Amino acid sequence: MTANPVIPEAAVARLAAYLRVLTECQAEESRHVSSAFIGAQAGVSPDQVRKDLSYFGEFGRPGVGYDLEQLRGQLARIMRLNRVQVAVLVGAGSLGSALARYPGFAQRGFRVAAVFDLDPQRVGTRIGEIGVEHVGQLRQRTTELGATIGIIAVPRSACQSVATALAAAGVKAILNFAPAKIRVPDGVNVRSVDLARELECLAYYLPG
Amino acid sequence: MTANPVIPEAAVARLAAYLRVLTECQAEESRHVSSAFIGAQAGVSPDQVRKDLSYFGEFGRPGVGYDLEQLRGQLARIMRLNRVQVAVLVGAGSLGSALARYPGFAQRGFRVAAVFDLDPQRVGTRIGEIGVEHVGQLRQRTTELGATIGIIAVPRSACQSVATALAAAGVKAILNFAPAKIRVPDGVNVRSVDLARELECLAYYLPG
DNA sequence: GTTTGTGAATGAGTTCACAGCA
DNA sequence: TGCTGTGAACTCATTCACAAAC
Repeated sequence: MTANPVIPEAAVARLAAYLRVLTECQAEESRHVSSAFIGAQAGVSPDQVRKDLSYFGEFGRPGVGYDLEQLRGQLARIMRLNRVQVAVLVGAGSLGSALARYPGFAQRGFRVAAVFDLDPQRVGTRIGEIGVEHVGQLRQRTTELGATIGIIAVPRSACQSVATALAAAGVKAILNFAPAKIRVPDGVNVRSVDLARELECLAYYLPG
Repeated sequence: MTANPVIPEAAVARLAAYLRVLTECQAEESRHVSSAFIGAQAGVSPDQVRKDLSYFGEFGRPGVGYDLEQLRGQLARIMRLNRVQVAVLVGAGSLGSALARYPGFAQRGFRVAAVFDLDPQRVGTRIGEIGVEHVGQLRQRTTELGATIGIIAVPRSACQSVATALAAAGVKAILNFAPAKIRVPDGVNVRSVDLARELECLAYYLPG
């Protein structure tokens, strides 16, 4: 099993965590790692680690563990993180600007190649290295750049039209920070992060 | 059943979504809403809506639906969102600054009452209404403000010590944006949002 | 006829437990 | 002995289906 099967979405997130563990301990630990080690670092049981990996093949050796470098390569391949993925970002407000600057994206192999906004006051300004372009440029520039990922950091009221535009521009994945469900054509994958929702979930568990 | 039972974590997130639906359609729709309506708005099946609500009591009337205003009140009570929850934020970098300004928090009943940073360059500056204080003030100010929630927007290397300090200051919930698992004492609830992880999960589903 | 509340059935995901290889 | 890979058991969540209420 080495093609990408249907696996639980939670498993996908865990695989990303395993990859991060391997990337971190690279060169500093020994040549092999066990499922117990990976699990301890990622906060997951060893069983779970082995099960998740087994969806994709047999990467380990009984009695030995996993070859650190090789497993890292396999996971990067599985997660499509063995090449830089190009993203475009829509919305240059405070959240959008912070995302454009976020160093974690580049560190993990994502390049935010363009930022778009509707507001003439923002168009033409710079966020770090990136110039803010008018959202009217979105389609052409996204195609030019070969971006596969769109990031939405606009107000709720604008998010659906932005999502539609991104899909039309050929983006295959969308990360949406507006607090609304968006509809997209088949073949486009959406994840939403609702920052206030996160706090709301925490509030439920507060005492008193 | 009106005390808060143990329910699936996913159900907690859905309840927050239902509350948002009710808040939005308030006054604009009719006096009653059905599980079908709530579900359609929230992207959930009517069955699921009724099951989720039934964990906490019987709020509806067969053949009629739920009283909009009354259900809104009940959900707000269940989610602890019927009073303003005070949060403190640690880390005044670009992400922290964006979070401090994020209008969605105030709109949903959260007040970011203080911002802390270690960097003397940032201490004393203002982010909107809020002055940035030195992280050494964290414990005293958090107690003073009666904050129940801490938000971590510092680099990975600092996140564990910040989490420990927040817990010591009496915070009962932590929203962590650093890409690392943090350990906290019993009684403190943590949620983590790893922005790069979100993109990583999307990358898995990319074609090619 | 409409819509709720819920026990029962189904389904998905995790944990167990052990055979087999190093 | 140490550790992997995996079918089987189990646990948890969602969906179904229907009796009761309006």
